[in-house]
Amino acid sequence: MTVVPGPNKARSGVTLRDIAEKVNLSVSAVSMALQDHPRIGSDTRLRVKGMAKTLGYVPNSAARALRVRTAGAIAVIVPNTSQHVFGHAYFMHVLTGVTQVANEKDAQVIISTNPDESHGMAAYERVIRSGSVDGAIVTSAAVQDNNIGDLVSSGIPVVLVGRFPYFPEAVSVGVDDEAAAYAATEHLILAHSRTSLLHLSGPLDHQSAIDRRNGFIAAADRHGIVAEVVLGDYSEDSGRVAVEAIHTIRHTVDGIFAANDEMAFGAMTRLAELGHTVPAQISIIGFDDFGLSRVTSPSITTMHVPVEEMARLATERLFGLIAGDTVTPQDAHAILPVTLVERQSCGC
Amino acid sequence: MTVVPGPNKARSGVTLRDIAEKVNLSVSAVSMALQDHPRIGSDTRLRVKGMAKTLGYVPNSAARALRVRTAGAIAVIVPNTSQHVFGHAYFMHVLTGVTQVANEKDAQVIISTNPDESHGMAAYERVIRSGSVDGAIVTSAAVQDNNIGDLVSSGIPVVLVGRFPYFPEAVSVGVDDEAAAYAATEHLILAHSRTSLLHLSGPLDHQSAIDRRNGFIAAADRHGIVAEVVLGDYSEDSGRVAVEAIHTIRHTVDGIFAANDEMAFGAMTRLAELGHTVPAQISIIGFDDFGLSRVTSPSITTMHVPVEEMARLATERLFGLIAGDTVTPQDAHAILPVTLVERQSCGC
DNA sequence: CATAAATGCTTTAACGTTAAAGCACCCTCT
DNA sequence: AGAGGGTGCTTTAACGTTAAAGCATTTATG
Repeated sequence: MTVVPGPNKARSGVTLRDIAEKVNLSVSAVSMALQDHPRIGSDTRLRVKGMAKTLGYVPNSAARALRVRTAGAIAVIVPNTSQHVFGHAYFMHVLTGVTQVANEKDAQVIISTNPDESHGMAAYERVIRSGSVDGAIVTSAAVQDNNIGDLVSSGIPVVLVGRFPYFPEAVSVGVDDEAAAYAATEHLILAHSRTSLLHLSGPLDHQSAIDRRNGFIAAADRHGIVAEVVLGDYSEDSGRVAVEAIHTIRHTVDGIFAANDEMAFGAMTRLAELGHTVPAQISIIGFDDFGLSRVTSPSITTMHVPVEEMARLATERLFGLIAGDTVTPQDAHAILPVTLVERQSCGC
Repeated sequence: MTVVPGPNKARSGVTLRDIAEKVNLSVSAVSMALQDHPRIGSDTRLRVKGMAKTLGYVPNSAARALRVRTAGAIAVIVPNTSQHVFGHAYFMHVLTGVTQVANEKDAQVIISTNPDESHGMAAYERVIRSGSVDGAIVTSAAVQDNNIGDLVSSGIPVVLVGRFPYFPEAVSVGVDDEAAAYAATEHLILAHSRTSLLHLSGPLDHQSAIDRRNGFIAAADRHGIVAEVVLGDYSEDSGRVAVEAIHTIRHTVDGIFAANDEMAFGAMTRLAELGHTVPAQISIIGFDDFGLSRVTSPSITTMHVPVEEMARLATERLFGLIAGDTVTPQDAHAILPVTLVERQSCGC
């Protein structure tokens, strides 16, 4: 490449006007022909479409967006710094699901992270207010993120991925973390006869962490089992630290339920270093099944969260909202099933 | 949420005109004031900016794009079906790098996958021709993807991530896969005295696979080592299959260099199932270091590819191109270093 | 002190698109 | 034969923005 002169070069640049001149019609007629408007004769329509194809016409999206007041794009909003967020395989699954559906609808997907507050307004708020997108998918937000409240009440179509009891009026697609945690805990108790359980909790400003902890406690209570909760932050390292601490205090733990797989992995590797065998001495169950749990040794038994499916459904509902669907309170919140994936770390 | 009436609701909708009316100025004056045009008095400028802030003005991006003929957005093009591609952790790293830089420049990032050819034109071509983006980052394309040629010669700013000798005129950011493969192979030979090597190759329509294979062969030749290449497809399963096949043929393999970590992992687990110990009997080295290799047992020694850094650099160069930078042939292709990460699977 | 230049705004026009209204023309009724 | 209704297009206007040109008014210059 030698020279790129100025901001823009030739660049396609075929407009409706170019077509109109070639076929001797008004610009409007061409526009209508391309849209299959009934008041355009079929021969004209064919002539126009043929010419459009040979000239390689592609509608200018900015002009179209300006005129029809919809952008043909949706945003995926990740209210964190991109660094932290993309670290989670979670996001990959979300993106896969969203793009699948968006592709079907010929819509663009734009990624909006929230790098910092340097520009005063949240990055994604600007994106939305600028009209670049018709709606937004919000993922992995904290429990009471005020920006979400603003977003939802602003009337912009928004679908949340996850459970957000603080925003009952928002449309959401989530899973029943509490029931899933209950099931996982019960699996340790019933299938593996574990009697002294430890839960590695996630940060409690996220609803998923709260729900998973509550499910654990409920199951332990229900079966009258010794149970303890250690607060982690979803990181592998916090899993390591958690089992270290607990092991200086109580030596009887024989089952661990971690709120995600990374903590389970951290706990598992640290326990191995400390000379404990998993699953012989200690059963471990994780949560998420985003990839990690399948490849470790021993592989980690976990609760499979169908993120991709959640994302697909969320996106479909988003397009519904954009199209003007009305949503009644009772079907505003979709809940997808979480399933136990039995691997090695629990002893199955 | 009860009712979302019609396509669009209230939606911000503050325009320059609203501001102009409030401060009793022409729309142009307001526009100029917001841009710090020197011909606008400083008191007026402050008055306008104040009003813009209180009204919550956000420029309409479609209108702006239409007028100034730049979109303020770049595309990340992934020439595969999204399903397949997001499966690779690779893409997560690319996205992280791209969004970081794009955020700095206040640009949007749009994801453009290439679902199928159902619309005649490649999806990403439409995106670009429609003027939705000012440039594009192309990742993980096949060696001779014609679409890339079209893209590059169309004059649209494009930066390729990877090495693309077939498009010498395109700006690219890659790594020296051949040298890296040479180094990895030599590590097996020199550090671990392995004398009968097997290479699990990637699909040879990707330059990285070709280069890695060539580096392997070069190193084996250089040291007069018994070497064999088995063709894989970068999948875990192809790694499993490869070692199975090879084991019925020759029993002397004591070192494996896989073109990526997933195949290395597949080979490693299958070998374990077949009763071979890694690294005692067989040393394994992978390639990529996108996450998997660190968490397996044994962990996989691998060549670390700095994807995120590549993506950052590529994006910076893209913004350069968009701004009109000229690129001389000798600095069109950046090559970043690949480093050996010594873990357990090689015997280190 | 007349003229040139700087200052601070307004007017005009344009980016490419689309929806609505308008206008011929032909056809069908009764 | 004149009203009424299709049919096939054109004209007009608008979406929100910005760049250029225009035009007063003030300030500097010879």
